[in-house]
Amino acid sequence: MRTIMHVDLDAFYPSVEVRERPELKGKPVIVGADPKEGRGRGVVNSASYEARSFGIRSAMPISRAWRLCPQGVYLRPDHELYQRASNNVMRILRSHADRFEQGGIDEAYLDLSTRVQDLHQAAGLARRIMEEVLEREALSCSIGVAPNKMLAKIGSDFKKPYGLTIISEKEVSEFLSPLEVRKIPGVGPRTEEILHDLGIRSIGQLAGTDPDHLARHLGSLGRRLHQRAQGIDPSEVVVDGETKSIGREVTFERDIIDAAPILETMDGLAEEICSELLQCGFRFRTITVKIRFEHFDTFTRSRSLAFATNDLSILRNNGRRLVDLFLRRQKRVRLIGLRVSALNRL
DNA sequence: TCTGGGGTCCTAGGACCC
DNA sequence: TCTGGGGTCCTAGGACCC
Repeated sequence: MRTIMHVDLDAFYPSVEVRERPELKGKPVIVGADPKEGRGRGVVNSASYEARSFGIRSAMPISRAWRLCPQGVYLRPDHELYQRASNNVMRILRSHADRFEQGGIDEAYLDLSTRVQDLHQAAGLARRIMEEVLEREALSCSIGVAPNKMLAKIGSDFKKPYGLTIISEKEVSEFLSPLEVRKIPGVGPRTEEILHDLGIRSIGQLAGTDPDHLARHLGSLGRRLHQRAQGIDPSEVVVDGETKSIGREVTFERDIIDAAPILETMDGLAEEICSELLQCGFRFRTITVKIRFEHFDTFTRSRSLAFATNDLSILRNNGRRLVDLFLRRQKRVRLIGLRVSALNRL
């Protein structure tokens, strides 16, 4: 029997901002794009609980957030600040686990299977971790403890903020059944919609549906979801592997049709990627260009080289060539992106 | 209402090889 | 005229996560 813990920092970006600037405490803090008096182009990264009480959520268009709460404190993300705070918290968490897997800047899985003998002990450890993170980093987190990663993650989200949820093997189906299918990691907006169309809203309903029926509408994902709805997740806590790709993308202030500024932007992306490649000691073999036209029509073109390189002019020239294929369409461009993959260590 | 930017993983078809 | 089976790589697109 495994004992897995998932730790999730509460409203991470706004919480770090409030920690650094106590005068923000109690205010609706929204970290994301510049709202520009409601005309901004971008989304909310993360909102404090005060901001959430206005209906503001992550990934919401910033223009809509502005309309919901014009008096809010709107901040641009300071990734270096968040990364430093994250590193400190992760160091604390790592020290309590047999095996440790970072699941993002603000969350991690801990395998406690040999550190605790039962869920009661695990609960004690969880409370100590919550207190330690609060005392040493002045940040609040929520924790789920369960027999596998998926259940632990659903658990950490169950009672936020500063919540602890323990799910024993016996309680699994009782716990999952009433929850919405969207709570299953891997069910996003698209899959949720398909399930709703099939009349499936709760995890209990999903668990009770014929897996063949699910497979007809969702392909192989259908069977995996049916397993997950039973509370089954065999995936292991694994030490994070090497980076697989490095990319940059930008959305223009307004959709543009002129080739020159698009190609200039492409050059800038290539330069940024190359400097990161040098810093990390990687070479790449595959180049992918992404373009988004007006109305959100999005396409990619990629090209693999016969050799690995970190040469800026090769990246820039291939990037230009690939984006040129799209510019012939003479349509307004909203976004361009560049990504390199098939990475090798230098 | 209008949708960022950093990523990962999966699928599916076609090329190519044995 | 009809033509396998398996493996790997490449490309494009899609869904998802934070």
